[in-house]
Amino acid sequence: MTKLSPVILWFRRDLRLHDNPALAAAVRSGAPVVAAFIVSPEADDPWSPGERAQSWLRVSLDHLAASLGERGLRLILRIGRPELCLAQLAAETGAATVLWNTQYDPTDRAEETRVAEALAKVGVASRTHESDVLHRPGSILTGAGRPHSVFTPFYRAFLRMPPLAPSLSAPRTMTPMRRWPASVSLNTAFGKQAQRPILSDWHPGEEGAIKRAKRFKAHALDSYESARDLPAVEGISRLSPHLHFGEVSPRQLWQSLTTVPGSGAFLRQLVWREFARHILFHKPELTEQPMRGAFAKFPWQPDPVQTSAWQEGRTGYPLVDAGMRELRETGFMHNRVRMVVASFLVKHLLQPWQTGTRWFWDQLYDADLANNTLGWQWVAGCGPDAAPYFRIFNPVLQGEKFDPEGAYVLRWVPELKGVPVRWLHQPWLASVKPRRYPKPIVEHTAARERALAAYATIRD
DNA sequence: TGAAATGTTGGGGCG
DNA sequence: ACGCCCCAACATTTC
Repeated sequence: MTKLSPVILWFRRDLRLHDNPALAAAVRSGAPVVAAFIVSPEADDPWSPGERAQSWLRVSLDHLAASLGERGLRLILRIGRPELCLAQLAAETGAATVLWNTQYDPTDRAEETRVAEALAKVGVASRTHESDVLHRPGSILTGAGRPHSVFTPFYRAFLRMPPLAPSLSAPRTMTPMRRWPASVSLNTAFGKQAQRPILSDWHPGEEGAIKRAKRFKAHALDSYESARDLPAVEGISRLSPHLHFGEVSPRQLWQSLTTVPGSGAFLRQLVWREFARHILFHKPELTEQPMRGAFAKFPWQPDPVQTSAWQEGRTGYPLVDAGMRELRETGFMHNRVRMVVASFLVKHLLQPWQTGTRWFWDQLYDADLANNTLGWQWVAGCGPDAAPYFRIFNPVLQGEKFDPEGAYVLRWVPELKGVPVRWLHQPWLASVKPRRYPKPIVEHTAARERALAAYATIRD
């Protein structure tokens, strides 16, 4: 029997052993597997991961290395440009093939192209697999053969797609290398600096992801449709960072939940994720540019003072401030509240949506280019299938509707303690005003009218 | 995956 | 008893 040359498995945001097509293919080849992750400090990429995402990634890689270790493999960490590192690694190990799962963010696609070209030059083959999406971008088009720009038709077309192939199980045995190539440590790759520790209710890594998914299925899926809008209730899945880093695949979730009655509302959210990826695939410029051209002329009023009041949770609107403080303190924000704070920044404060995109990108564990971009464009009214610009959330009403007891705002804005529930969402009307809590930085009705006037200037 | 303004209706108080 | 008015409550339109 001829000795097989090793294959390199290039891990990216697919940090799992289950349902990992590239890994499965590598193992199936029977060749020794070199699992690699490349940390690339790309100064020229405006969307390189933020601090929160980095700290998540670091822990997740630690777990991945451990579970590879249990199966006799090492995770080789290298620092540098992927095309150079992988070519180098191939030369060191004699690998003839590099496998990976495709990712569709603009910079990831460019990176994959560079890698494939660099490998081809040195006679190393590239093999790509699908796992970041349920259906490949470009595979779902309108009757006219164009990308969908409205969610509902996309959703219908999505449901008509051929059934998914079954999820892959984690490989039991893998062929190790006789001698492992060198690897840098996580400390070297990410710096020894103490990063903000991950809060104890998050568990980066595949095991944490699977546990979270199981817990959600057992305890929250039933009531998801109604409870997902209540930030004081644990009614959401909290799977977004796990999905972002590929610690669980969308296919695993889809197949585990699709047979459960009442799972439709959650699965629909997974399709929103697909929708965002498909749109960004077709229009990569949307990370910076509004999808609707008219918005290029929108009279934003950039103002660092207003922006930092928003960032720091000092707007005087309890629901907005609670959300922004939750974000800063935990790296996460409940989605209902994300919509409210985003609407507030863009409409009440007239700050460009890109300001919000950037802040979320830097603060969120689950910061995901497609979801973040499309979410903000949606709120701002300039995106695909966007909320009309005149749909302006009233932060008081949203608070009264979705946090009626005020448990959520009290948790994150302790200055409100003592304010009667009746006035929790508009404490400036309480007979005894909370001390140390700011007055609203804008008055709702006036801000609303100002936003409508600004919108009127770009309407045709 | 709004909210506010405006319109309509119907019950009840009251002269 | 009747018409008038007020105003919830709900529906529709507008932003």
